[in-house]
Amino acid sequence: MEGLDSVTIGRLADRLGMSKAGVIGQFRSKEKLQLETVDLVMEDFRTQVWQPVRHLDAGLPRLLAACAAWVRYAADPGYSGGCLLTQVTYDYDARTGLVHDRIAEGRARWRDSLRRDIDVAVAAGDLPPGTDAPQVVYGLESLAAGITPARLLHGDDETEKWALHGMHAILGLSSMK
Amino acid sequence: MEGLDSVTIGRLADRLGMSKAGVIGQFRSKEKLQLETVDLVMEDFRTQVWQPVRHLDAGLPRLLAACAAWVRYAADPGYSGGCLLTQVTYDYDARTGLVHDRIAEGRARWRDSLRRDIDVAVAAGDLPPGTDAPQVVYGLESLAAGITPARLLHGDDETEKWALHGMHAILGLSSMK
DNA sequence: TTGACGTACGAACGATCGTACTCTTAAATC
DNA sequence: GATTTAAGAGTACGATCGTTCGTACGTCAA
Repeated sequence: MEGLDSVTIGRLADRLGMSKAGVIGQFRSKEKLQLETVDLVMEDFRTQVWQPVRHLDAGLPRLLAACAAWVRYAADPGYSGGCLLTQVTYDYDARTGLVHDRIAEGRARWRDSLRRDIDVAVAAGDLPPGTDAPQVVYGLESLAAGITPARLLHGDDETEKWALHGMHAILGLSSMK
Repeated sequence: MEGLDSVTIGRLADRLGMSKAGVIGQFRSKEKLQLETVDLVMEDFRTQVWQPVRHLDAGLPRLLAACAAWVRYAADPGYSGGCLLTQVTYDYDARTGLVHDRIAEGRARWRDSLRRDIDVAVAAGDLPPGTDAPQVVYGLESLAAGITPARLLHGDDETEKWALHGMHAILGLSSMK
């Protein structure tokens, strides 16, 4: 068992030196615990990826900086086992329930954030006209999420470069001057 | 619980109308059952994706046909819940053990298969010279794997088109005449 | 006919899961 | 100082997990 399912009441109680009853008293149920965990994971993502770049100029500059931070975070999130956001995303995509919904909401916010910068970049002429923002966002997401299995399953150590290269191609930057 | 972990001895016994002991008598342990399941998943993938295109000319023609079949399979694998290969990949990338290793082996074979066609395509002048095959393979993998969460988490129904577009960009086809 | 072998059964095991209780204890409020 | 509130311990529950027994069947070879 791995991922969110490995965060169990009993294990958490052990780790905290508490009783199971004490843990379940804090969170009211397993589902609440999972939801709070998902919130923490997303908060960490935003802190590590969005916070350092949010002050940059909207549009291509901030978009590229965000992609770089994103890819760096996925390749080395500061803990072992690979990016937790990727983990919970692929863990809960096929399920139903509040946890699935919470993850979808968080990802939707990130998608919107990216899409806005793409639109600004297109309007500014920094990205090719006619750029399909949702399609580009899909590409960025996928290339970032591919880092985890490439690293952990195949031991690839160039994933950060690969992902960034791919993102530039998706953005159509290679065909612009 | 979802994915490979949801394939449990007791549940399987129920489904088959057998006793748990009968099931565990067939497979010798849970791990063996998981390994055989992974083999089945990969066999299905090869049947649906590789088999229809393997007779095509090596190089770009077969590569593009494989990508199309791949993306179609990921978007509609013929069962509910999203591509099982993607599922087990992201489920077991951070674990250790025989199941993790088996998945890595299977994926490595698929990677090699793609890389060979890429090399042939480059040699034939159908792909840009200097193409970094492992990097391109990484991009194709990621774009295919992104389909599942996009469909199941966000309800995207254009993932097949998006993934294929992205693959062409990664391959550098848009910049060639 | 006998024996070996494979298949499947029912039952039980120790773990662990999430959750529901009661009881103690310490802090906060009046 | 008395009273209310809340945190946490302790215990128990029903499920389910993977696994291991002993046993009852077949089938097939000797």
